[in-house]
Amino acid sequence: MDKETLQEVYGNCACYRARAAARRVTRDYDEALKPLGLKITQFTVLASIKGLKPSSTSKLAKGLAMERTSLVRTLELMQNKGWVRLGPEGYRREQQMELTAEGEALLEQALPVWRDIQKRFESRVGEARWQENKDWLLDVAFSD
Amino acid sequence: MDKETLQEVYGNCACYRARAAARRVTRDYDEALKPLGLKITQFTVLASIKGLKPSSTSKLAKGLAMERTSLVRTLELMQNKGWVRLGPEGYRREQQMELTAEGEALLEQALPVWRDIQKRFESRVGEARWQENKDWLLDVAFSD
DNA sequence: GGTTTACATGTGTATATACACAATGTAGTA
DNA sequence: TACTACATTGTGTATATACACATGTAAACC
Repeated sequence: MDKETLQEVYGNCACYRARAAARRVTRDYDEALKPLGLKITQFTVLASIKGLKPSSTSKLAKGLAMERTSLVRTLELMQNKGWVRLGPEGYRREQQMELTAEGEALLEQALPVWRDIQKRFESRVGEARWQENKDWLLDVAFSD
Repeated sequence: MDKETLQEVYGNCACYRARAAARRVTRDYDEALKPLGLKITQFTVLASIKGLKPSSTSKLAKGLAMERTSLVRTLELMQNKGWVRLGPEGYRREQQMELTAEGEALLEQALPVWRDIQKRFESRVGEARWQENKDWLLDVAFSD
């Protein structure tokens, strides 16, 4: 195996690059949210439940491009912390979910923190570049 | 909290988008590598050790934009599988690492699989778009 | 009415990620 | 020599991710 071959791999791998970027951004956002005892993944779920009012965990998972079972584990945590409440089973065992008062309050607190770190991110990588590329990231996540 | 506010969050959050993209790409690459019993994260580490010959796990972690302790856990797994060997401690406890014969053989086997899934990824998201954006992902990961 | 099909959920297991903290090794310095 | 500063490593803990498998519910079809 020659050098060029290896260069080809770690100089191009889309998965490595996507993961490295996600790791870095996650560290930055988590650090900003730390004073609230909240992680960015949980913040995303909080905002999605509030905004989307999903009728099942399966649908929420699809909307977030997450594996359903991954989302379930996060929801468990958030229930234990008292931020989220799951409704009774409905059509085909569907379960709606909603934020508790504590969950709503936490989301309110977290919003300005999120705005700040998001702004810092956009400055760091270039606002124009971000506007050009943000939808492409969703393409990467969702396109067939 | 009004709808526009929530739209602002889940319609813009850089961390959500980066993570969603990374999750999707990881699922695709892992599925392709599954017949080899190898995951894309491990493949990346295999190729990096072979190509970079890092003089310490700390330096390898920096090079991959990973938290050092995250890399350590992956290296443990790879040692247990017999793909990687750690050298003796050197200057300030630095440890070099290298692939075993099994590790090298596995990397050889995995290369064509990686090429195939990488090609499929580039087709899916557009090769031109990928060429335009691939370096930006590294910027996101590494820039100050 | 029973079977098939599709959708929803939950659990066991493995891996990935990273913070907090502790321990070890080396160089410089008082 | 003792102390300080710094670099490297390892471990405990928590969370994130997802595959494999099992179970529950309802509609469609025979």
